[in-house]
Amino acid sequence: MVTRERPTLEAVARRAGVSRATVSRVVNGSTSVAAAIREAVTRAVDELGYVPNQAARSLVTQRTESIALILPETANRVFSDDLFFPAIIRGVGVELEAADKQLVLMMAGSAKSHDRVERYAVAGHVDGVMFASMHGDDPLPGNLARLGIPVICSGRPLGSLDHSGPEVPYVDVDHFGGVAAGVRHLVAAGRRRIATIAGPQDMVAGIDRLAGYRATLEEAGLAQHVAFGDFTRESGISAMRTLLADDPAVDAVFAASDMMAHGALIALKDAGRRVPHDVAVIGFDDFEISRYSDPPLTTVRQPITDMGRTMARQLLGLINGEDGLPDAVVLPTELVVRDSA
Amino acid sequence: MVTRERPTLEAVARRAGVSRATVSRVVNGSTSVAAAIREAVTRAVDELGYVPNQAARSLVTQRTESIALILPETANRVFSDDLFFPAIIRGVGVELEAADKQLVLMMAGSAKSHDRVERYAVAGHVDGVMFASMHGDDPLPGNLARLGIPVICSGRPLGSLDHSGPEVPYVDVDHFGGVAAGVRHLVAAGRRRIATIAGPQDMVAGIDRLAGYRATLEEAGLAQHVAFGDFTRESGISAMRTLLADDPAVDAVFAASDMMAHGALIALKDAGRRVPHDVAVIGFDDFEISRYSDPPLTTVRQPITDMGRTMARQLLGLINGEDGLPDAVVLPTELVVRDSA
DNA sequence: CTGAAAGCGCTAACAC
DNA sequence: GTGTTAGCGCTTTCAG
Repeated sequence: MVTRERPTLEAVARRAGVSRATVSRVVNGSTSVAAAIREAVTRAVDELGYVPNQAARSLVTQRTESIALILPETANRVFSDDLFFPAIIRGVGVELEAADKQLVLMMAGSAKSHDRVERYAVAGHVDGVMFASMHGDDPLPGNLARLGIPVICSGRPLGSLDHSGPEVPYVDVDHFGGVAAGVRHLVAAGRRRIATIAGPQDMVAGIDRLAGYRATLEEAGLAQHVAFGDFTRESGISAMRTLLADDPAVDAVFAASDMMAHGALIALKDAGRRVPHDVAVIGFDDFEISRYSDPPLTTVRQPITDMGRTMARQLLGLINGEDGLPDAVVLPTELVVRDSA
Repeated sequence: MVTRERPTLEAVARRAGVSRATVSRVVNGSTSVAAAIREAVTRAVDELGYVPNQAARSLVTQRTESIALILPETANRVFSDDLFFPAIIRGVGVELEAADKQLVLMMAGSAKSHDRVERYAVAGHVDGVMFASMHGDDPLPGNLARLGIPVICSGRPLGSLDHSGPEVPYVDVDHFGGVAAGVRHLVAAGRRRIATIAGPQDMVAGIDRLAGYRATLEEAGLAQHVAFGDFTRESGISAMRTLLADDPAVDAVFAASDMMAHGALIALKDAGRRVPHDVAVIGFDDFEISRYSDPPLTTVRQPITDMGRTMARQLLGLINGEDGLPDAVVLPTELVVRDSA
């Protein structure tokens, strides 16, 4: 594998019989170049197979034309069957594609990779950084922002209120409202022993959805039954078993993710309960699984892809120094009724 | 969002009262620096929050310490519920993490993004490039290799034999053998009308699995029934319907992916067929769905994560100029028998 | 063991 | 319009 010498601007300039500056102008599409010269330069570029050295270019322009999406998760989780990540990346991808920016996806599930990613961003590999799926009160977004790197989060950063320094802007969905709609639907259907399988309490999606459940049950004057999972199907199965053991007469369960709802379906079937006859089940996400499960799941649809798009657009705005950008955008959620409740 | 001035080597040098060269030595861990000076420099680095500018560094070292994984697919496909991508990325991630290289994930599903990714790699953003999930006879791997960029593919490149210039090394799994084992299992169980739902014929996984089916049925002297899908569940559903319409007496089907096998299960249930009593079903992948489907799927397990790890290790070897690296590695597959066949 | 100096390849004023 | 000239921030000989 020979590392062939790559031609430089200088080489192209010599071949075309012009100066480096002129070649640079042509390569960067400046209009003020005579047609004849432009053509000569273009030919030289083609003949030599010239491609600008990005390191040299970035060194002077301070731009890389690429943008990072940082997922503080292990690859194991990012690429589990959790369709949150796909959806967010799809949305981000669409916007960056349109802006001709390169998306650089990075996972940072370990302390080591967390550091590496920070160095990567601070070292100037990218023009801006997006975060999704944050856990706890991660200092990284704030750190980068403080260094002057454009940053945006999907999902309200936890503890964003008690930090000094500039707030990190974010885009999120209305977890609370979606859960409230789902739980009210259960109440309206006459369910009275409504349990929930909550998500991890170090993530805003887990916290806000549980808050929605608690507030709505309180409003209805009903007792709360909470079990915890981590958004995966397996955790949904065991949480449902716990719930069933605690209260065999449970007649409804609101799961904070479709995967956990699917797990609940499996555990209920194992336990001989019929859905929705004995127990109603509602999920959250509206992923494909909710249409193919047995029975199809009633669920709360959240516009994850839109969240990704919005986040990307905001970040591009930040990078371009636009002003009047909102510090927070919250997208609506919607209850989708199917057979399970 | 103030773009604060980042400190340079020069600033650190001034503060520590030494030369830039010395700071550079300390930062890069050179041993030949007096302990006292090293400490002074380290302190200055900390106080200033100095982080080396990667563009400047790359400009002289010709290294970026990051590696690209290029997926010639849209985000839509990469992050569908196809668990191939997750698995490969997990494997790659593990190896690169160990080598402290940054993984840069890029999707290139459109012609435009395909070009952008090529420019990105050629411009020297990364030290090496890995490809997965290639379609047709993609010239990109060969192009990059020809420019002296270390390249490796997961999945045997189609048309790799009739190109001039250096071959692109690859890692793949034994599609043919896995399918053959599955189909023989069906034959041994007494099935005689064995159909297949084949994958896309512009991908090596689609082509080789179909070849395995054809060869094994031929060997058994049985008739072939082929329908095509694109590895997704939806395509499995419609392919199964076609198969059923063409031959209502079909008694087995080998699907080239678990998702398509799951689709077949759904279509068969709709058609009132019992699995495996009326029709046996085998998938390919051994993803989680195959354990949770009804009935659980007999399937061919392929070590995708291992393929990712192996690919990453090979590439790191290439980058470091190791020799004796194989041009091709083929990992074994294995039939996993569950209830569906 | 440390400093001085020469670029890496490119862009952007500034002249002409 | 086009060329000349300074660097961007860093590593790396080469002297001392």
